[in-house]
Amino acid sequence: MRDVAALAGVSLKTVSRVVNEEAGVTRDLRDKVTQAVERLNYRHNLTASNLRRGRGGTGVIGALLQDVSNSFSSSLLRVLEDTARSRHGVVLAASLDEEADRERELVADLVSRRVDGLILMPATHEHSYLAAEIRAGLPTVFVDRTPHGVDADSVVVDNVQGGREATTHLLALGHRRIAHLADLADIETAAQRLAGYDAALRSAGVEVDPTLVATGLRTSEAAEEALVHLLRIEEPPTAIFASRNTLSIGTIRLLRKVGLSHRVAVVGFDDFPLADLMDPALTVVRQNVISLGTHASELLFARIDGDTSPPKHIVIQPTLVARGSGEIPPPRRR
Amino acid sequence: MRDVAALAGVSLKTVSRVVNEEAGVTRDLRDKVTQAVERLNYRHNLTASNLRRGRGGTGVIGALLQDVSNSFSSSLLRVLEDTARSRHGVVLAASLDEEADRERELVADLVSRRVDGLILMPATHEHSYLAAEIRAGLPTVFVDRTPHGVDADSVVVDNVQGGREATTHLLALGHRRIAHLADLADIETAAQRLAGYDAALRSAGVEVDPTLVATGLRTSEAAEEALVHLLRIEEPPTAIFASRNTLSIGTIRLLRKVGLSHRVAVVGFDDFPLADLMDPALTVVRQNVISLGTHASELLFARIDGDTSPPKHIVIQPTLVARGSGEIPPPRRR
DNA sequence: TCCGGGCTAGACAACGTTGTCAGAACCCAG
DNA sequence: CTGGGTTCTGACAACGTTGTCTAGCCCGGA
Repeated sequence: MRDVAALAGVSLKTVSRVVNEEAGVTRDLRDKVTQAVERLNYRHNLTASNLRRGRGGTGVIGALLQDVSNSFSSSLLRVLEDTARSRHGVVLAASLDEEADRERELVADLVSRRVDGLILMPATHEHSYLAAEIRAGLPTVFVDRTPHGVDADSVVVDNVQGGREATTHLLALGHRRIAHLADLADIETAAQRLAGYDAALRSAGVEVDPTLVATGLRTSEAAEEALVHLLRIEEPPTAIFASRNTLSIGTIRLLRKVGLSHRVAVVGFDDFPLADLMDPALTVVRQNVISLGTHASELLFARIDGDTSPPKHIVIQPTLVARGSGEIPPPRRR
Repeated sequence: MRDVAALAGVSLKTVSRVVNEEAGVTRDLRDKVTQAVERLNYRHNLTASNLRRGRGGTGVIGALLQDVSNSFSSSLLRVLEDTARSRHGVVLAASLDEEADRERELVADLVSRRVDGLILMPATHEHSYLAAEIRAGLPTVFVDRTPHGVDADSVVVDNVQGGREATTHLLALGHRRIAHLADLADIETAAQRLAGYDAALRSAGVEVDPTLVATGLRTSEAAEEALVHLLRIEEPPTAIFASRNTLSIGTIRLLRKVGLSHRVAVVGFDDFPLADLMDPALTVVRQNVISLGTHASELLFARIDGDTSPPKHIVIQPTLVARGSGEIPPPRRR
């Protein structure tokens, strides 16, 4: 900038004015400055600008998601990006992979980088480590999982209801042996979906059989393995409720391998592109990602714009989308 | 930082030393400082630090991709993120949606933010606007599409070969009426795949029939529409080569609707999760995203680390993955 | 006791900007 | 030609850090 000023024969401040398109610079000088900028290939340094402007905001928001390559996270990221862009902002995205340490490291990093706000799909279960930041005014919105130990905005799906709906749907068709494939038991959403499953069975008067519940499944391969065992037990399940899209995929894949894909019913949690083109087309409990992302951005940007009202907790109702796999009836009584 | 120094009764510089874990601070003072840091909830300001350190690097790389919610882009992003993280860096991700203006805006923005490097899946066809930046030392790697008008590293897939392979595969089964559904003709990768299709037909001595080629298709709906028309022409295609995963999906969806999904062969370009679980399972030409991303990060970080050798251009060979949809033979001659 | 050497701590300036304020140049009416 | 009011422009300090360099300290050896 100094060089530009020298070449244009003006002061630093005038260059600054031109660069920031402030009013009050004669056309003449402005032209000289822009020419000098061209000639020297000067690029405005936004980081210095932000530093000087102080508490003004860097125009960066951080998005700590489960895994940016996963369709759920990446769709959410896209919504965030779009709203950020409409405000000339930009998004720093990172994946947590359910690793608590990574979450804490990344939060610290982003705070150091002075992001304007944080969207967090937490891997940790206890968030009081964030209390100081939030109190200090870091706009933070939890998505998909609720905050614990700290009071912050959140947007989550009603997972209990989703689990109940999936299970009830299968019960209504006459299924009584319904298996549940679930993620790590200490992941909040997984636990809630399981709770919904339990509740549905109970209120239908069906005994909950723990051998039908496989937890701790992280990958589609793990789901396949678990299913192999389940299909071998004395009274095998006639229907499967898979708690996450990766697990639904493993389920379908395995059922297909053993030729049961049109004999055993499957309901998945979380819709994904192509679920309708699978064989059989997958019935799912859909969580509306667009709506999740839109609410989250709205909350976040409201905070960034100075909203200091008490934290809001938005709960989105999932909807069951019947496509075929979930409508397979149980086999006739032998 | 000033407050911390005051509370700890030391100078600014000593706090700086502690925060940066520099040697040469007595245990005693260090403890005092860390306590003060705790008490005041002091957070190191990385942006100021980077500013002061000057040409040291901000630890941020920019990834301008086609669409972060698309499986191809998001898988790539994940690879970038992982390599960046292993170097304590972080990724600014944005989607270009094939919009040239957005690309130029975002590049300017990221340059202003002083990213250490740029991964670019360009929407523009002419990149000389980047020449000045690159000459000035901005590490830049083009992915998926080659640079034009500027010499920079690139990692691309051999699209001509991929198009040829897909088409040859169908020809080998006896298909002679092979339709091609393609994206905008001015997208480089689309043009190359089309060229591969042409070349394969020609070298098999099959006449290229322009009515079998539909270009300008952006969405899966557009693919469906185009296909409706194609199926109505005098001598309709017995096989389809879809040039992009969205278009393959539209193709399968429509064929399924009209009950032809097991009668008309389909080969798609670009693999995606679940392609194997569709009905029929989709045969694709796979571009290895992991390898693409790995090469791109290697090139980028080598540049960031000071490599000034001439630009490298890596070409990745795609591979055909046969799964069923592409192995449907043409109907018997009537 | 004095001196030299090795450490630790702090003063200062600078990184690239911009807000503030004061001064210069101009215009027009009287 | 003067006075008052507008515009423009520039000097300066400050944003939160850290590299450099100097000052002060302690210790051992002469």
